[in-house]
Amino acid sequence: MSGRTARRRVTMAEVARAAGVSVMTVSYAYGQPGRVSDEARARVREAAERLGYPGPHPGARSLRRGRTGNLGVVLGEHLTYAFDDPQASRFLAGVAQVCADHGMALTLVPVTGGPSDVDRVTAAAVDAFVVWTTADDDPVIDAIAATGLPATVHGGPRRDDLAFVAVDDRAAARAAGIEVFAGARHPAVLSFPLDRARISSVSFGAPSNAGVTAHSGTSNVGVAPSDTVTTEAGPARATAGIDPEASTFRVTRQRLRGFRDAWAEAGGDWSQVRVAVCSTNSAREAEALAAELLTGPHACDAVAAMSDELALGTLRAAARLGLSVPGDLTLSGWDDTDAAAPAGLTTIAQSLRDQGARCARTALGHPAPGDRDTEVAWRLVRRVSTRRP
Amino acid sequence: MSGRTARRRVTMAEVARAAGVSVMTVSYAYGQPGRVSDEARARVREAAERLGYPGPHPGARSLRRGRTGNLGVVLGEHLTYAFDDPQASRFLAGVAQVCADHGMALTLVPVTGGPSDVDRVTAAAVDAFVVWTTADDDPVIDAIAATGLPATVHGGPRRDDLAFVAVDDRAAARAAGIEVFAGARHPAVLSFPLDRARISSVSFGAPSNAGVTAHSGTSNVGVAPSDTVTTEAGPARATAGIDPEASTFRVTRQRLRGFRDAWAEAGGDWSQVRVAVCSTNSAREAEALAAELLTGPHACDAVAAMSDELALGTLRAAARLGLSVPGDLTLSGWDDTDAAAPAGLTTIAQSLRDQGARCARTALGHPAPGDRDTEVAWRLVRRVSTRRP
DNA sequence: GAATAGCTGTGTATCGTTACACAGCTATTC
DNA sequence: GAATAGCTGTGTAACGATACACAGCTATTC
Repeated sequence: MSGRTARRRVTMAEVARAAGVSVMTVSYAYGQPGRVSDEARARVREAAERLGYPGPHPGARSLRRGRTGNLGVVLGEHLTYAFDDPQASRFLAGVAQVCADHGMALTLVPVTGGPSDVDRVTAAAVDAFVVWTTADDDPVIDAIAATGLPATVHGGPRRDDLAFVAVDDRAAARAAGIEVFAGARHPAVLSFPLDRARISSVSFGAPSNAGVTAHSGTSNVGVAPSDTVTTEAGPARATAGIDPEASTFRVTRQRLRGFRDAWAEAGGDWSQVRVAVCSTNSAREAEALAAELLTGPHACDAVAAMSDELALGTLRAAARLGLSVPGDLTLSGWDDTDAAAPAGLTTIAQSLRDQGARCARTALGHPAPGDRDTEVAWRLVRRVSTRRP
Repeated sequence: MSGRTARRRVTMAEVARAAGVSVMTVSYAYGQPGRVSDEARARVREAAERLGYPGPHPGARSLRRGRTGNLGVVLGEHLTYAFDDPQASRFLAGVAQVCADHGMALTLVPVTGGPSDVDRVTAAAVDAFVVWTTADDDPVIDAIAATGLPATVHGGPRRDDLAFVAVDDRAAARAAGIEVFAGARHPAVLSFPLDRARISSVSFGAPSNAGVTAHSGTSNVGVAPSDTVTTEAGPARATAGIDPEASTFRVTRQRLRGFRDAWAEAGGDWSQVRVAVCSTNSAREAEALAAELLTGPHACDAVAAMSDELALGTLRAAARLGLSVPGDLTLSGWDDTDAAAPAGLTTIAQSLRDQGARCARTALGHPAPGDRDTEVAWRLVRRVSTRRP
């Protein structure tokens, strides 16, 4: 066990005295080793070793230097999400790669969804922030902007005062939608949460008078879901109609818009599209919601899911119901995770790892040549799940 | 883009002046809100808002307070490993959970395997360390001990001055070995790297004169592999014989010992056991090495792998060679990952998540009731892969 | 009605380091 | 041989906050 009594920290001045040099010589010996002679450096190291000096106090150093050597990462979710969600993990692997390249530590700021998150952000000792998708109205994003530190947001919200990295979710969703909705008569969307409340629901798209006009900016003026009714299936609720514009998550909003675009191009109306909203990105929950989509009087024959996770849950539900894919049901996912290819899942491929790296580079002020201008790459991967007979 | 000019930081004194209160009142308003009147707090908040004060400078605060609110995590591998390796991820999810519970940030110290890792550790602004398996001779571990901060090591090395959490790897390996080696005539082990050099190799166990005696402590006096010969199969090398005691990774050492124990109980000799060493925990590499184990004059009929990853690679190799499991080959893994059950893989189940949480609690000085005394749980999960006909 | 306790506000000293400017000394240059 | 540049060492003044001790004031207690 750690049977240490909290020993007092040895100070630089003590090392200086023991080594017979000035404090500044010790400081330079650590911070700019080239600045002192070999002999002085050796004496300092020896004295430090002898006294058990652990090196300059990081807090004091960062106070004086004005930088910490830490990159802060803020998730719009609970901290454990960083390691539990495969998409977040891949993104963070990219961030971590860049951190390692620059010798920066990676600090995960402990957001939990509670009111103290703001304080946690302002208390974070970091030089820059990378933010993983959060809601437009998340107070955390204001706190980050208020620090005045460089910050890059992935996915959303998009703000003028913060750098931004994301694929063109709307265009990609449109591409996926065209593919999966082709020949469909009863299309459906399996969506991420619409807002921070993260309430799961099953309903149709909002009638077309409720904001079909595409708002390309950050206006979130849409009509919020109302008139919710709990179904017997569990926590799912039927809402009056899902309006893409009402979602406060930019990624969700853009993808809903894109799916709506695709269905509109096929001559359909958004209000014909059933939309199931998951409270979380899990195959388990998706399976339950998909079962609802695939049965009853409005049983669907095409499902556009916002992640491979959700699509795989749908696959399981279909299998359980004896439905064949793509015979009875076409299906698309998102992300092209490792599981997508074996499952024959049509999906949107994007490298979250690259995007994480790009966010980190941008935030740290070391952009790679293409970072500033190049659009973030994505492509539609066609597989058997949308090959309607 | 982040078109901000690096604005000067507003100081607490300026807020105090603007609010018409003393600096201490401002300090209390942030650090101990209950210490000041509602009115004073409101005035401080208002002034802060007006001036754009982002809250107390974290560096200054940590210098004065003597703590940072950060838990440091050090991996024995490159930083990206935290998100790339599924075992590490699950461990870290447990760490993250505890961090969130205590409002602590989680800082991943950017080790990359290079010589500057030591400096990175001493420069880390953290209150405690959690260390994920590293080699006994990794200088990083000394640097951590030198900081004098509380630290908990997972897996190894085991030291008197650092807290330690791990399953009884030797006992678990023995249990797995007994299961997988039962009825085997040509047993093999698929191992993690033996030391920091991380050289992959294929060879037999060292002859029994080279240290069969079980050293239970941390003595690593064993004979180091020598006389390495590159094979035509790629980077793998044939060594004179793998001696468990020679491994500087405690986990690897203990598991090798356990497998040796098991085979000895079956009346066998360690030198009959082929040992393939992977340079990394990847199914891909395992597949190549397993192919070597499963062919040629010494083709094996039982493989004890140190992870499910490696076991799954072996399964693929077996499938490619037309070998049936468990008909032609029995196989065991380790960790009981999600992929193990579908694959019918016998494995050692342990909760790395729980262990991560336990490490974090211990390091932060908030142990749960059982943490101090209870052994870390593991159990053998018997599945079809060891059900020899 | 005096003594006590609790609440709120303040000034000072200090946390441990590094930026900066300067000084002395040794090579190098023309 | 003087001027210059480079190297090495030093002292001082912050960096921005909080622990602590104390003071004034209002309730509460017996």
